[in-house]
Amino acid sequence: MKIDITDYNHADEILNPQLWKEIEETLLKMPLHVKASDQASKVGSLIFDPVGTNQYIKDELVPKHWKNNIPIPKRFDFLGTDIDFGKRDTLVEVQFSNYPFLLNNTVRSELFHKSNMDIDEEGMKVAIIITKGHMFPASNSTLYYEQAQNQLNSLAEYNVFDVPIRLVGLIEDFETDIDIVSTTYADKRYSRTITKRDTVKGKVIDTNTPNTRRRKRGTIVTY
Amino acid sequence: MKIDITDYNHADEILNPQLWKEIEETLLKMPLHVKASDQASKVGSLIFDPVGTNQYIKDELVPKHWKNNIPIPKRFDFLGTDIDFGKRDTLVEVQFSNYPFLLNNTVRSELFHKSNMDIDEEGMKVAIIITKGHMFPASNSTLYYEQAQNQLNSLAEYNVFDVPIRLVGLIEDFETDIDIVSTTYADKRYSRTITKRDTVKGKVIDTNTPNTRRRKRGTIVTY
DNA sequence: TGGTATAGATCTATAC
DNA sequence: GTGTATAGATCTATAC
Repeated sequence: MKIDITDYNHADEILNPQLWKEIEETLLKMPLHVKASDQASKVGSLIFDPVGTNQYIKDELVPKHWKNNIPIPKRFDFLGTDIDFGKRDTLVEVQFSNYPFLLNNTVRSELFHKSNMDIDEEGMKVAIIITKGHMFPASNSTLYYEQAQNQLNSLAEYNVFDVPIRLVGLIEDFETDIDIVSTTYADKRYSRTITKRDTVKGKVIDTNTPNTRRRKRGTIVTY
Repeated sequence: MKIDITDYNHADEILNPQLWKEIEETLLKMPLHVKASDQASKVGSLIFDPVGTNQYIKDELVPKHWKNNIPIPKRFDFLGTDIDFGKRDTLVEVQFSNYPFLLNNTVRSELFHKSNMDIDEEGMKVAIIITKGHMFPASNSTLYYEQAQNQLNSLAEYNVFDVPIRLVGLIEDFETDIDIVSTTYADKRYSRTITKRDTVKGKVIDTNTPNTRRRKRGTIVTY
């Protein structure tokens, strides 16, 4: 996939280039993962697959010695049980769940940072939050990059947070052939058990082009 | 129900006593609402009913001239579409959804406050956030009062927010007969269409008492 | 009537 | 094997 980045509180200066390279490489070589929706009126249509995407990222980062599901220390247990990924002073959250998680992840990162909590034997210095672009059809109310960007921009304007954050948006070019991993799971909802998986070529259709008036925005076409 | 309160940033001094009285009255005379869970391994067991509770609060506050679903102005549209309730300078969020909404609601209230956004023809001065106590069985990951309290306590300690907030927790006494509204909806999940509703007497069992060892914590018993 | 955007409801997955 | 706690997945409800 392609990525877009927005940095807050000088994340660009603080983020270790080698650590960032490991994250960036992983995301740039990742194919778009899609699955069938089970939402009324759009059953079977292809949407962004958070299960497949999360699994891919985990399978890439863990061999690069990123720790997964790092436990949150007891003194902060009211902020949750664990952090998605971490290496040295860098925390990573991959967030495809509902939109309020953006401010949850941001504020708890702020507290981890203010208290100099250890991530991977080093005090936390910077957070990377990975989201998906608005261009992809997806489950209702799932967080998207542009929404996260607008919210963090506003927080930055009002000086609500000090923690350096690199916000990452996963995107693709519209109307361009891309690699897509299309997965069927054991159940229509929630399941992480793969029943069938195909790697195909496809594209994301942009509604705003004249000849696709009848298609929906961000429709994913595979063939 | 009974309530517990925690105030942040001098909400006690800023909250208009008459407006608070209207909220408090509503909550104190509200019965505990329960419904059947559809979660695997506990299908049919009674859990806190957010649908019924939300509807009750709306039906009480609207006649008291609290505005419901107040639109968020366009300049803040990235923070959402509306606010649950508002009257004059006071904003109310009733939050029984998943836990990240606490920090979402807190931070967006902070921005509304910092920018002096109008609620009901007056600039916002204080937020009231209504939650349910941890004592009640409930859907997984739904926000509860003690969790909200711990999170806001920590934010207050690190001076992350300035907006006055009154956090409210809905509770009941354990092992004590209370009024319970038990509702069946048209579908097992999500529905807001009432099929059957009974007002009964019941109680919330506390696991920690010796003679209830075999019961689960917070079990709601009706009879 | 259908599409969009939350907001809310509430499940499964997973580790302890 | 059971209960608890998130974290994540992802639906329906509702208004525009």
